[in-house]
Amino acid sequence: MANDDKRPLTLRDVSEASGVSEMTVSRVLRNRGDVSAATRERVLQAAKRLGYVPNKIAGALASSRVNLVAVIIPSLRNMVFPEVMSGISAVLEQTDLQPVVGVTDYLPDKEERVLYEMLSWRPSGVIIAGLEHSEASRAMLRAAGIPVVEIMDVDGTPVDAMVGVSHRRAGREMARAILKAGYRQIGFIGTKMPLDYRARKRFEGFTEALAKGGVEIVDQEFYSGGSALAKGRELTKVMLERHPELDFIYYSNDMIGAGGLLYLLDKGYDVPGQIGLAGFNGVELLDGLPRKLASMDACRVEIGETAARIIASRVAGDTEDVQNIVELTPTIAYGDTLKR
Amino acid sequence: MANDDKRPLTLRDVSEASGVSEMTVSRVLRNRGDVSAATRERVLQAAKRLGYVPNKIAGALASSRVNLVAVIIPSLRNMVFPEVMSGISAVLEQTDLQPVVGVTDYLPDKEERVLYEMLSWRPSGVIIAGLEHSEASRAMLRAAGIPVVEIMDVDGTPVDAMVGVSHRRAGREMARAILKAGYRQIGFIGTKMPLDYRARKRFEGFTEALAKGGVEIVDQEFYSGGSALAKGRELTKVMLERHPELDFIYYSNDMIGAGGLLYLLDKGYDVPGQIGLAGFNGVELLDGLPRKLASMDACRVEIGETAARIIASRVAGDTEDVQNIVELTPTIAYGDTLKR
DNA sequence: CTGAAAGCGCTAACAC
DNA sequence: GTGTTAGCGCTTTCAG
Repeated sequence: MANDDKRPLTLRDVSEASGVSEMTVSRVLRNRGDVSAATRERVLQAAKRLGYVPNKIAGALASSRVNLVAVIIPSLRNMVFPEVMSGISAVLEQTDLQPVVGVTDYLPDKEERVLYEMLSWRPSGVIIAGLEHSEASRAMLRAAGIPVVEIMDVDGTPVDAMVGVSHRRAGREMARAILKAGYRQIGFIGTKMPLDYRARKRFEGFTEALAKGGVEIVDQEFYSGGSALAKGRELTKVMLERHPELDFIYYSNDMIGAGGLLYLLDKGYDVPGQIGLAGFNGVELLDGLPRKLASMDACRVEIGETAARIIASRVAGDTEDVQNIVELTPTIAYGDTLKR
Repeated sequence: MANDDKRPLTLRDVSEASGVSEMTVSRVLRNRGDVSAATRERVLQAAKRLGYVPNKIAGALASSRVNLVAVIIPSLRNMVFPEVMSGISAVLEQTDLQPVVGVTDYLPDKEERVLYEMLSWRPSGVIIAGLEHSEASRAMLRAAGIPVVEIMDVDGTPVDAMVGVSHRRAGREMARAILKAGYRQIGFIGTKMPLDYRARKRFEGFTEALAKGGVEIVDQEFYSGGSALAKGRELTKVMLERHPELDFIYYSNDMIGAGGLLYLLDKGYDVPGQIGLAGFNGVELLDGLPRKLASMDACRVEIGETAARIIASRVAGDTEDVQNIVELTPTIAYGDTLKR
């Protein structure tokens, strides 16, 4: 820790302190090429003593190699994405790649800016949520010349690779399960997010399959902001006051669903006899509820893992045996709120 | 989109395409210095047409300026940190600084590696959770020569600046409120995380203040892994079977507390008459519960904002009017589970 | 096994 | 307003 002025240490400082050429110091610090154990030791000592931290900026410029993977997601507050992140991290940790997160807040404009910003650091790959992007964003992704994996959704055409579930199908399957269980007076409660394409696709698939069964949604309600749990309570109450005949409510995510469930249990409803419920995502949270909400696993961790694996293989040059389009299949968890 | 080979575009490409010198192109793209409207337009056109994305690596090396702020946190899955992140983002968005997140999983070793990795990109500042770091980490932070803000906690000595709450004090205050309400048979349920220093400090402050009131904890239980809500249920049950005389349970966080609350309500306990409960954090989730859990706000967003503001000011060179040690004061929310 | 030279793509600091 | 010249701190490449 002898560096008392503010100039950051350079390879040259280590070189001088150890009496070894910069080039050899560089080799030691990167574990590249053969270096005698003796010099290696001297270099390591010197580097440690000085507290040298390599400058990756210079390294990246010289080698045109950047071990960063840009991960672009809409939000960190929706539990879904941290879980995808853990899948990504878990896989990348076994390589020398590192995830770097950018958040778009579901805004296409911001997505464009964040993407631009990240690409300007020349990452080795991009993992980005969703298939809907501005034309400029798609152009950037194509032009970047690096592997790009679009995640979460497979209902659309990717720029390069994609890993996810079909939300349209998820909506359809839930609708079928609900009809099969005999429910007919069905309501829907979701987030008011015109830009949450995946929620929208679920909704579309849902109504489509209901229609095929000759059933139409009785009522629907969209909310924005606030605690999802509280909103679930509130909107469930409102909707049931308006339509006491409802015998099922489908929620666009588990948190509002859980709110609805708590409300109904409070009020002494017979769930799932009198009224059935289902959400989407299969969040861990549900395990602690008095009754387990029916849901559908969105394969979050697996999506992250698969996407990371695709990036890692492509960066490593494995061009074969890399599946570029991976559709994962969510399964219905009936829980205790949906009759079989 | 004329770049069909894989070589990324450079300033030179834009320069040639527009017939303007590289230097002037650079000036236009950075909005620096005076450039005539005409050339500016030509450059912008060319850049856009080619789909040029600047290379920040080269830019950073040449200017030795990196607009990145390293944010190092233990986890993204604990709601607390995404909230701190939004505080940070909200403030940094008004500057040209950008947060970059690194996750340590509460492991000092990993913290060290992540820190090293991030510092090697020469960020303009560091925001790091906690005051406890390996000696090597502290040395790196000191040697980096950039503003460093340690967040969440103020019970200790920072390397540079710190923003947070006193967890020891938080624990003490909760203990006092509990005693004042007349509870005497008190249990504690927390996470089994030897490395969660803040939870430990709360626990220490808690037992200390109880002791001062002549009360000792009747029972305690630590868990790890699994759904916090489910664990809260389970451990509450276990503890009450062992000690039916308990009249209060203090939980190390709101999620397990919520699990306990749901369990007790299920079983028909009179909360807070027969038994009182409190958690920590004041998470939004609580708003949707049948009864509002007593808690203590950890000032998460505000911590993020303040830390970001400190970094931003220091980077901008405002050396004055920057408070380097900021203690925020959490307040008790009595909710419906703690008698006054 | 080690070193010297030549850039990587950009910007600071000067010219003009 | 615009261009020129040197690097930034590393790694690549090629000699020894």
